[in-house]
Amino acid sequence: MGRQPCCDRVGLKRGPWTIEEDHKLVHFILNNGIQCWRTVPKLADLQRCGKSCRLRWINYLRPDLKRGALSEAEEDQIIELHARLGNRWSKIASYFPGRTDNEIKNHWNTRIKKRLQLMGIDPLTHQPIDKEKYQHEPDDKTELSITETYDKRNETENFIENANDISLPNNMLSENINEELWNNSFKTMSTCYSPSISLEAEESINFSTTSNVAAAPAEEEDSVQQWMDSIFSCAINQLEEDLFLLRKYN
DNA sequence: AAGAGTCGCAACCGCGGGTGT
DNA sequence: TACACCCGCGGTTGCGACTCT
Repeated sequence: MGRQPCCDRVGLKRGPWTIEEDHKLVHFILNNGIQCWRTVPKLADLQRCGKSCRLRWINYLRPDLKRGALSEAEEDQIIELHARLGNRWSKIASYFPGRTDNEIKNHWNTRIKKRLQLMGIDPLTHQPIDKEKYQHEPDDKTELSITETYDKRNETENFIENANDISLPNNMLSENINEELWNNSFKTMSTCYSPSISLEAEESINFSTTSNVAAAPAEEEDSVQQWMDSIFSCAINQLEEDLFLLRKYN
């Protein structure tokens, strides 16, 4: 039995959001937080379904959203991630704090696809269009092999040596995650997946033994915070991928 | 100036996964 | 085990803005 569409109820509004609706939603969430999206419209006095509220908040109203066009460096990173992950937009978006999966998906469909095609690259396979039919593709193109993953890790181990005492915050520990795995993942991702980190920023950071909060000059605080957000987000992603591979090959 | 065509993005839809009963 | 419910994801659509003729 299929599920009923969530917006079937008579009287629910659809289409573009008004400023007044935005204000109601923002005001409600900032004051009450989000427990259950289903109850949000009722409590916030909105004639919308919970799903619509969630989408509006995540894609447009969240205060931590980064506005403005994606840079060429970000585009390049998206291409690289897409080659590895495929159309897993939420996964790709998690590497870009402040960007949404919808934004990245739209950007891919409207710009990057065309850019790749102009370069003679198939956006689906990431292979040159002329050559692709002659090349054998592995069944699962979206995952690095376990060998590749550990090669990548080894390549970058030396680079991160100075960042010692990186530890997993207590609230991140679970029965499935051990600290060694966390540390390996953190070390790997911090060099593989954050190409925007400047050498100066890296050198200025001393990792706390308990919280991963960096001690940095005040004028660098914002950029360092952004970097830490990015690092933390990437660490989680790398950890998930490592766990996935361990489960797959164990 | 105006109509046609194209583009970009916000929003919707349907599905699958997770969870509780 | 089956079912109901909610959330989040990826694909798709609709429409306003913009460009071209």
